[in-house]
Amino acid sequence: MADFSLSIRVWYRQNGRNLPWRNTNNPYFIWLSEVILQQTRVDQGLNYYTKFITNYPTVSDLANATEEQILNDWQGLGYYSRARNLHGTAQHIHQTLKGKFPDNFQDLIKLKGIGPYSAAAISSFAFDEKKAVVDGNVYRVLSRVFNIETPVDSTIGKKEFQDLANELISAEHPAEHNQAIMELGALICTPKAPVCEKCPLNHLCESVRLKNQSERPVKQKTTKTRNRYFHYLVYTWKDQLILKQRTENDIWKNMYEFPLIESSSEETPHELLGADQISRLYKHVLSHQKLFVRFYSFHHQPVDIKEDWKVLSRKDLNDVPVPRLIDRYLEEMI
DNA sequence: ATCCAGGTCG
DNA sequence: CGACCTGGAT
Repeated sequence: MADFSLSIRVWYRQNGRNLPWRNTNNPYFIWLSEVILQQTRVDQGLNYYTKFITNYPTVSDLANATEEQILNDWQGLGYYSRARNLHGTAQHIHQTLKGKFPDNFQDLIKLKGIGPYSAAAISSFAFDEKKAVVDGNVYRVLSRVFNIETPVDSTIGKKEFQDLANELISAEHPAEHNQAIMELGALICTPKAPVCEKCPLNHLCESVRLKNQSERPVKQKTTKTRNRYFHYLVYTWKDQLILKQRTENDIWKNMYEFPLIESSSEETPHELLGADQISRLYKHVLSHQKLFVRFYSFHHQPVDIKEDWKVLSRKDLNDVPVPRLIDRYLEEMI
C-alpha cells in the first residue's frame, strides 16, 4: 500500500491549506495548536492560536501565567479542561523538566492533556517520528477506503484503526503523511457529501465502489443527556455585580458564573419571586446535559455577601473567565 | 429546533 | 466507558 501514502502526499502538496502551525517546527507551538484543535474547527481555532502564541510566546510564559488568565483567553472554546491541563503541563515542563520540552512520543503521552492522537501529531510534526495520527478525519478516510464496519468508538475499533494507520504511514515522510491524511478528511472525505471525484484515493476506495460513504464510519454509542434547571441571581448596583467561581468537579470547573440555585424543575424557586426582573428562558446544550436557565435580576446589593462571592465592576468582566452562556447573557444585558 | 463533530480523562 | 462545550449545518 505504498500507493496510499504517495497518493495522498502528492495531493497534499498541491491542495493543503497554509495554516500557521504548519510553518513551524517549534514543539511548543505545535503542542498549542494540537490542543486547541483537539475538539475545535480550524476556523474557530485560528484566532485562539494567534492569541496564545502572542500572549504566551514560550512555555515559560504559559507556566508563569495564572490559570485564570489562561481560562480567560480560552473563553468560548469549550472543553475547558484542555486549558487547565495546558497550564498544568506548562508548569510541569517549566519546573520539573527544567524547560526541556519532551521530544518523543513516549514522553509526550505522559503529559496531562496529551493522548495518543496529540502525542503522534507532535512527535511526527516536530521531531519526524514515525507515529501515525488517528483522529476523526482518519477514522473517516480509513473506514471508507477499506470499508471497515467496526465501530470507531469501540475499544476494538480504536485498536484496529490505529494498527491500520501504523501500517500505512510512510517511513520516509511521516509528518507529511499525517498532515495529508487529516487534510484529505477535512477537505475531500468530509462527513457529508464527500468530494470523491477529486479524491486521490478514489481508484482504490471500497466505499466509492460500494457507494456506501454515508454509512462510514460506523459509530455505536448514542449519548444520553439529562436536563438541569439553573436559576441565576444577578445582583447589580451602581457599577457593581457579583460572580462566583465553580469549583466542583462538574461542568465549567473553575469558570465564573452568577450565584446559582439549581432545582429539579423549571419552576421559579419561591425565594426568587421578589426579583426586580426575570429573564427569558435560555436553553443551553452541552454534550451530556441540556440546561434550562433563567436569570433573576436584583437591582441592589445582596443582604449578605457570601465568603466566596466576588464583587466586581463591569469593566473588570473582561478579565474573568465565564462560559458562553453567561457571556451571552451579559452581552444581551448590557 | 434538532443533530452532529471532536480527543482526553477519571 | 461516560463526561466534558460550542458552533455550524440542516
